[in-house]
Amino acid sequence: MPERRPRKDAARNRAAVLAAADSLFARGESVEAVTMADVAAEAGVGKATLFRAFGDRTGLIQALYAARLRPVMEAVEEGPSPLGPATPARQRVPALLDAILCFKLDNRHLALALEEAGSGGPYQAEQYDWWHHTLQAALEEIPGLPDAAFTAHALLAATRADLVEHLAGQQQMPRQQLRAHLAAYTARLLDAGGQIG
Amino acid sequence: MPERRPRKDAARNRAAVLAAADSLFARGESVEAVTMADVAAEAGVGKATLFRAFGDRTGLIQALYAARLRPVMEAVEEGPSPLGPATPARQRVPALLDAILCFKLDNRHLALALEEAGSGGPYQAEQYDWWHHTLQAALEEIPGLPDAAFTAHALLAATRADLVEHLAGQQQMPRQQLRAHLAAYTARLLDAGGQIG
DNA sequence: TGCAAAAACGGACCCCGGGTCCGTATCGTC
DNA sequence: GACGATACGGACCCGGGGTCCGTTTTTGCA
Repeated sequence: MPERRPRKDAARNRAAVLAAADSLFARGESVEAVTMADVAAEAGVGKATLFRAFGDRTGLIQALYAARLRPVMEAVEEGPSPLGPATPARQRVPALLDAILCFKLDNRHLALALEEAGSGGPYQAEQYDWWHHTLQAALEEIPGLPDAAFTAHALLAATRADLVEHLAGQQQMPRQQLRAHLAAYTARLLDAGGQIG
Repeated sequence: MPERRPRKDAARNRAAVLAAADSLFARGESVEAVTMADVAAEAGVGKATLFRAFGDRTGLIQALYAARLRPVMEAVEEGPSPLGPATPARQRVPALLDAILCFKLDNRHLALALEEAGSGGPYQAEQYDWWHHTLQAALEEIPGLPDAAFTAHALLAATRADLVEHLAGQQQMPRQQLRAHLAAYTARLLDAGGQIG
């Protein structure tokens, strides 16, 4: 299936919508206060165009999220240490979690919107599966841990967007402190079973 | 402020609504598919009655949730070991988490609905604060752990309703296995720093 | 027991936001 | 420049949360 490329006005509009949504989401306090009509207006486009390009609200949010996430994904899949695949698991796991946390801190609105989108929380967004797979694989190389799949879920849960928002947003916890807490928590889990610093 | 008690028809209707909502939520697949009008109809009551009694959708869900949770809360606050306050922290923490997990397994629809209600996830429902407080206090009595407040958040995140739903619902993981995973995870965290079994 | 004020009732109604329809404008191609 | 294919846009539909207000029930008091 050749998948012929879109007309150029369609491409232009798609980009405009993406930019408009990004700007609107970042501007206001809550993402859910931004209506699809708002986005269309900001982009200077009809509502139908927006739905034609992204299917529905969730689609738009996912597209934005995926775009922002791409560089991080690339860094994880083929980048240098400590995020890249050549890193020993014991260093890579905390690096992955820190990367996720930082990403969510930098993209709070989006992450929040995505994780609230539709029902089922973040667990149906395909990005979640990817993170989970990656993290699980790394965890499996560390001996003595509980079930890697569950552990990966539990660790990822500690970086849920609404928790991050609760801590960094409502409670004003500084970025560095949050990162330090998560790092300490992760270390505690990974270092159990013998060695003490 | 004497807070005179409600008229008896109001009380009866309140109970009827609660019962109707409970039944409807449990019956259907997704909670969000149940409309307020549905609940009113099932209860044999006008919509306004429903809103008068509970304020809004979230209020109704919270009321249901709180009612279900009460016995657990009592068991934690004044019950016997291992849930009650007299339990040593090292045993109480896993007991608390297991209790939460079981509760969410037994009340999946409700927990899911509550944690999705409004924005901000579960972190604005007052029950969360209560659990967090309780868990944090217990954690503080275990030496060598990372920041107790953060750890409590992280552990609670591992019992998020949508994660439970994902594992127990979509992936069909059996109850006992899920409990075992969580227990192992918790144990790993608590037992770190020296002693090996 | 009778009566009036207070409290609650109910369902028609409003509002707003996601998603769609279809007549019109634009693009790409020959 | 002409014609089919593709995209546009905003009026429109629909469904659900939440409210208004005329009517009914309860309650407190004589």
